[in-house]
Amino acid sequence: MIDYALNKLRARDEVSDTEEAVLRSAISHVMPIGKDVTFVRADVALTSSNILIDGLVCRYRDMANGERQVTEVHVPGDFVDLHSFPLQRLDHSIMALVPSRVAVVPHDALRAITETQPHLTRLLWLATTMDAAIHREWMVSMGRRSALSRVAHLLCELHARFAVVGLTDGNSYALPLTQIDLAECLGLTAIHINRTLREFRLRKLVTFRSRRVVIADLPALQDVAEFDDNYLFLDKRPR
Amino acid sequence: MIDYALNKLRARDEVSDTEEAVLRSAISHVMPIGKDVTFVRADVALTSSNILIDGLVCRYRDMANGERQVTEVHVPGDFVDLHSFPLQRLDHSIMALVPSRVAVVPHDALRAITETQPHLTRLLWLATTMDAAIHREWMVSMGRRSALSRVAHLLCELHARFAVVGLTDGNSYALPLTQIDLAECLGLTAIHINRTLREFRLRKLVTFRSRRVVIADLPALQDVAEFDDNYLFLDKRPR
DNA sequence: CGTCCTATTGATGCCACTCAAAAACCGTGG
DNA sequence: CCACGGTTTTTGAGTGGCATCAATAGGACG
Repeated sequence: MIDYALNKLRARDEVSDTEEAVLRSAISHVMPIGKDVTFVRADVALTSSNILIDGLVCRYRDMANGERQVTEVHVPGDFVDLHSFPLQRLDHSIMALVPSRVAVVPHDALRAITETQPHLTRLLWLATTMDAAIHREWMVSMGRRSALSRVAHLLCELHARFAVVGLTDGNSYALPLTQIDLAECLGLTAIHINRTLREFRLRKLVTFRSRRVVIADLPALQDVAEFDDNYLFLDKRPR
Repeated sequence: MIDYALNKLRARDEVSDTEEAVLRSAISHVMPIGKDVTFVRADVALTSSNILIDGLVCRYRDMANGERQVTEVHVPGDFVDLHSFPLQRLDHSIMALVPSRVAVVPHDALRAITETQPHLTRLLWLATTMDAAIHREWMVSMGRRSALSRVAHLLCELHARFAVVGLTDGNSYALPLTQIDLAECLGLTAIHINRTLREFRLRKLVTFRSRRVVIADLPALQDVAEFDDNYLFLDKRPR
């Protein structure tokens, strides 16, 4: 059920059988979530967090003028709103981009883990600091990269993150996002995303059609993106 | 020495005398840092983290073309690179914007805290998730706010964060940043920052001269910024 | 098989960037 | 105390990347 999450943690450090059992038993239930349903709302007191089992969800903020900024896209295995455990409420909302399922973990169970499982606690803490690293990379994108480079970077990042949990097929992966969603991730307009994707098609670097990304030339795409996976902390070491 | 840091934590939850003592004894030494000195480098294995005692530091990433993106500005009391405890290295570098002092906390001491002080551990974890919340707000700024709104937002944020540790004088505070620094925070050019600041002067909202921000009309400035302090988690509650 | 959402393309406009240059500021040393 | 060089601030003129407006085509679904 949370095998992807364990894959993700085990890519960074050992997880003992005991810790795996503790984490599994921390789950109270599984919740299915419909497409476009916001299942966590900003500024509401929260008592549980959610591990994404399958599907695709995003964190976002709505602006006064109706625009939206997505602040992170979550792939299966991500502990989507673990931040709400220390914070107790969130500054943003979370919605499912496609029909998804999450494993619900009550904060009480997380608190118990911090009381008795220091190493597992550090792993969960690690997960939230990796989110922060992804946030920083997105800031770099939005602050300093061109539209072309930004799109390339996001496609490279998702390729790497899907690969960690085994959801890629070589240089191709399913990405059920609309161009509107991409625009809301990258601080651009959907129209400009469309022109940018056309440019990538012409350059034979990558195609994004019928909800699938096919990377034709990964090194060249990474080059356009100035992509370096160091911010994803893919190396395994004791924490 | 780390009084500002304790102020910051105590604005969010109780910190017992024992926890205060544990945190104080976790400090190995104090390190002075010269202006413009990068004291933590990206991608280098780290064995300690730093609490900012006084001064001003920022985290940043250098781009291939020589541009720079600042990803966070830290005020006294911030646990600047606590993220490196779970991560063990950082994806970005950290430099002092003015002569500063930091309290060095070895990761061994932090590990000991996670083994014996679950509540204090949660407070430290909280500090890193508050950084992530600030990251998200900056993403919203760079993705969806105009230059005018972005500058206003940063000035409001710093006002609020300096206020938490008692470093404001009403609606005014010392901010020893150059317009170049502001540009690197906001994903703009220094020239445009200059024109934006002139606009604020003309509108009589805020002035930024001789390293000091004087907010003439805070509500109006917050309005331009669409500033809401909920992402700073200023409410005190048990964690 | 009509309706709604998404993708695509063209025309036009504007916000912020680039290039250029002068003025103000600041620390340093004579 | 002032001369000096480097950095920062300020302003002008021109450009360009991405947004906006408008409209059609394509696809998914009931």
